[in-house]
Amino acid sequence: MALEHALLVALREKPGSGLELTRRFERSFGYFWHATHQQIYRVLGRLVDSGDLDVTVVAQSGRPDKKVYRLTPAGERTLAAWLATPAPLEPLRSDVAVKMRGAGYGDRAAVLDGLRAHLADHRVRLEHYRALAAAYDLPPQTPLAEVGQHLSGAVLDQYLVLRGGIRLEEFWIGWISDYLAAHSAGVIRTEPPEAPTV
Amino acid sequence: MALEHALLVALREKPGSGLELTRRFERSFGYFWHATHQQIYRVLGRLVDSGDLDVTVVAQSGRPDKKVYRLTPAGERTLAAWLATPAPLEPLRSDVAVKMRGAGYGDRAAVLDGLRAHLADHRVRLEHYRALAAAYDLPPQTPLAEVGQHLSGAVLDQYLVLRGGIRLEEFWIGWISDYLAAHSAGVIRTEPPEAPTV
DNA sequence: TCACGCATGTAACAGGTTACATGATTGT
DNA sequence: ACAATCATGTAACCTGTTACATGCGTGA
Repeated sequence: MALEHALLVALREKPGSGLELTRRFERSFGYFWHATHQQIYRVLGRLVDSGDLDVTVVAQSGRPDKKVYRLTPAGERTLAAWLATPAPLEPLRSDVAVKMRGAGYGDRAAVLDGLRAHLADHRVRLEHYRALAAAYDLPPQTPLAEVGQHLSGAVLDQYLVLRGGIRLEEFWIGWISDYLAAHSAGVIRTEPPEAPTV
Repeated sequence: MALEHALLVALREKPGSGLELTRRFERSFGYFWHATHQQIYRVLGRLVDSGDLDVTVVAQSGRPDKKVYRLTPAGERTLAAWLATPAPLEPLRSDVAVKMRGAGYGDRAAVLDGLRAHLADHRVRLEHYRALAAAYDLPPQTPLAEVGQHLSGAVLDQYLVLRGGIRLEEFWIGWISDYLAAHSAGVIRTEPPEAPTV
């Protein structure tokens, strides 16, 4: 799995402690990788054992000490080697799709309610990501092929991954909206406007 | 996890054996849920133990016997109960995103090659899904809100999930294309047309 | 007889989730 | 004194992946 590699990328960008990494995975990293602190601590320990990371204990005033992790030269080689290996197509697993497909075998109204809640969540996330993207201060309507002239290096890559997060939210919103639209029409068909209850 | 529920939906649509289910998960189910036969056999056994499925051994001419699984009334209740529970937002995990974000810490050309291969795979899948969608024989340009007037019940839900599969492939193609476009521009900037090597 | 496809499984392992545990310091 | 936050972890469990195993029947 690639939590190892996600951590290597995150620490290569900036060294940090377990809790700091947990925060990053809740925020900017969170739109394409999820991990809990328990898992992060476990993997950090493993990466130290394998020599990819080293640790420095940093004393803090008014706070418990923290362990700051950093890539070793071996860790940089590990990361570079992983980047060069082809990634297999990632299989999708979507509870939402299973529910959509199975909705007819239960209470369809309840499934539709669940989908509406999902839709609202995705809209919130989309706005959040758009706000993050706005912070990159690109000229309005910058064509993608020219983004490379305004941003570069790690910042450009971060921006492009963020755009993926935005596209993903748009995908969810589009899909769920499609489903709801098709099934609202079903409701209208059952009580057609030609026969109002007046 | 929901492999249990995916199997319940699949078997509710049509009873079948372990291998038949494996085939279905490679095909139509495959665009939103993935599972290997080992895992399917294990979960089928568990669902029989819990009383959600029952089994009939069916003798076949010229082939080994097969075990056909079918939902029990209890299984139908289990499925209906699950459908009514709200699904949490599914956290994304994308190796591709990690590689995009980390590309600068390794051989970027290799990462870009991997992405081009991904892109080609997604285009193939998209064409495949579009062919599947065409088999639903809808009038061309049918607005989504009217799809419910041509299809209904389980078939409508299948169609809508398939549309999600199509949207997902379009998402990947869009995202990866964005990334490649931004980085091709980067290459041009490094070797600008104003200074040709003549 | 040998390879192939059908059909079903077991075993070992890796990864992820949930629940619980500990200790320090700051603010009320 | 008590709750909240920072900071790090352990343990048990569940899910998913990979590799291997078995037996039957068909056709070359």
